Amino acid sequence: MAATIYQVAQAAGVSPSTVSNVLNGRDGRMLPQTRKRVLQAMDRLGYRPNRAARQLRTGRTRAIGLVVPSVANPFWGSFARHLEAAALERDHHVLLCNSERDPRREQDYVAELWADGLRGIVLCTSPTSLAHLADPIADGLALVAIDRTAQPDDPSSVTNISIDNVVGTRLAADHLLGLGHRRIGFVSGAVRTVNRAERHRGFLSALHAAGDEAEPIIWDSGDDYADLDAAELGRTATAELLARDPSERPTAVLAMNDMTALGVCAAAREAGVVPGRDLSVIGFDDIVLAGLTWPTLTTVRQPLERMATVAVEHVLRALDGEEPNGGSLLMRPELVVRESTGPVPGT
Amino acid sequence: MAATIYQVAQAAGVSPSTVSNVLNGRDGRMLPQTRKRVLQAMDRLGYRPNRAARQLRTGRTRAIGLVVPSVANPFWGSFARHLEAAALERDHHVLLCNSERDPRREQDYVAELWADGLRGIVLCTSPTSLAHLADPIADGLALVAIDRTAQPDDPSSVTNISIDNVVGTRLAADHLLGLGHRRIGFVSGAVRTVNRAERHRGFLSALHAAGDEAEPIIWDSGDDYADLDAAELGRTATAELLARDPSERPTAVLAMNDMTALGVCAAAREAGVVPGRDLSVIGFDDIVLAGLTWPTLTTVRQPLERMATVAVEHVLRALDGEEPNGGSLLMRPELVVRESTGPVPGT
DNA sequence: GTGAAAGCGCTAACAT
DNA sequence: ATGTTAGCGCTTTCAC
Repeated sequence: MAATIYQVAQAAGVSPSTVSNVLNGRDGRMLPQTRKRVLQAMDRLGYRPNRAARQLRTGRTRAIGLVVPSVANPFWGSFARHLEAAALERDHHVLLCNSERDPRREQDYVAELWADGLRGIVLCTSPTSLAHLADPIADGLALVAIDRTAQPDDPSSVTNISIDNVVGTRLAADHLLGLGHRRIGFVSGAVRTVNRAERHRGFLSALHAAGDEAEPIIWDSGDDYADLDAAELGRTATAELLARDPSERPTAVLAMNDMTALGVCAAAREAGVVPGRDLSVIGFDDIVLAGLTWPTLTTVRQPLERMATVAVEHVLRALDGEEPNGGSLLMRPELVVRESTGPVPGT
Repeated sequence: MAATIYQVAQAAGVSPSTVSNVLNGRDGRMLPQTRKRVLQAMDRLGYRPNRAARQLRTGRTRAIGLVVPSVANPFWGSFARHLEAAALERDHHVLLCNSERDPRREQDYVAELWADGLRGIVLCTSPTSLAHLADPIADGLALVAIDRTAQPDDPSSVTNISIDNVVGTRLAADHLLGLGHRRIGFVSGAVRTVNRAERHRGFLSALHAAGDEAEPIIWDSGDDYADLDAAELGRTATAELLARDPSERPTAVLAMNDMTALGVCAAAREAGVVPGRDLSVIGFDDIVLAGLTWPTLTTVRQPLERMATVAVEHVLRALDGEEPNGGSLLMRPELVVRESTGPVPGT
């Protein structure tokens, strides 16, 4: 059914190797007219190279793996779309993997992809340690980690791409402080990831810089809630925070991401507290929905598309055998002020 | 580096074909002890079959293609996650393709996947015609179309999976009629898809059945808005509908999906109209966010996970050469009543 | 500038 | 019950 290089070669009156050379852009090795004849033959026969054969021979695939916590989260959905577009641009496919942040699944997935000949992976689960992926990395896996910065024990070949969380939390905290808030909550999940830890630190230092009055209120889900999804986490946290004594109740909440922030807003409403008026809420990411909900969400935007483009560039560069730069790439986050934040109630 | 069946064979003291037989579950062809020895050798050597070689030989991949309009839409994000889980269960990978509903891109994608050896695709863009995919389908592509029902010109091998849109719109319309609404808007996009057309028809017939008083108000984006995303569409439509003369203004709106419904709510608020009180809004899908926004969204739920599971089953069955059933599989939608619908204002 | 030939790792006849 | 062998379609030395 499908044409092979032999048929193309025959149709063009050349040898298979010449066809192969045309296929691989080794133009210098043949006359322009020969090349043209081959091209025409390909066209006429509707020739499409067989990837499996190519890969078997060269050991390389034209696909990259994408490991996200879950594309059901709109943020990762958007990222996946941009990554796919960027990969397509470079003639690569994207293999989708939802790990739900389970290191075990992640490890299996990577081993699997590796065995399938994939040599480039974009990992979005920001694990604190990459130990579970040490083997393939040592064997030359081109790994780009999103939403994570380099850690002391990281293999040197891994490139990390993330927003600058210190700047991000600072933007958020200063916005809140500027509105007069002093008791500010920080809601995060039990699952330890690099960027959450950084945001946590950034938050504390921003409040600290604001002087003694500012009072951080950390809400951290116990291990009990490790499996809750982000929105549910915001909900649970808020229900608990709002039940506290007024003097210990935050007037503003910084959530680890927009889905959590949405959960915070929902729980506030359920408790009769109007988000954006009685309780200021701020998220991270700027998912599409942040501008559609009520109140619309003030949030720290991540330059998603650019991160995706850069991620693909880095993976492909590493795949081309170029010296890995390693380290971290910090992008500038941007504060998007909407309706969910406002002055302290009663002032 | 990676072990081959030859090395495993040598280590186990058998021939490569026996190893291959073990690999392919042809247990009957060897003694249990032989099998065991091979298994042990594999384990010891950390053997992983080479997919490329396998595929080159058999012509089959263990991957299925997923073509969605865009995973940036939370509904398709969730679907993608469930599909990936279901595929994994059956030892298959998922290749992600965002077509943005562009038939041209869709065609390119499918041709590309076909050339890569993929023989099974789950298509979620519900085009009215499958003409642009006629070639691969004729060549044996196992195609399962989601969110679409069989059309007269469809190739007979295509299986369609969808909710029953007649039931769905009926549920929605009856809910609205039961609340006393008579002027009910229907907001849909210019892009023609099978299920939108069906919902359109279902909506009209439901209102028709309610008698003369019920008055459908169709808002259909002109071609100008063909590229708007769903939420933006709801926004534009609502701004226009609410600007109409009170006697021609709908008191309730049925949106083509939840994202559009969210846009409707946002535009209503911007116009000083309180969704859920002054304007009832109902969507389709029941995305995760439908329970998080304010007002929480009344919607017609699609049994997403089940659709994904069934889709994978059908693709793999077709891939195994079983007679394709073709036709349509209609699943039962379910009305989820939340805050965005209520009695007609002023009654 | 072009061609011949070997072989990537696996499967499936076909032997034995 | 197990082994031998011939490719699947391509790339890549190495000849010419």
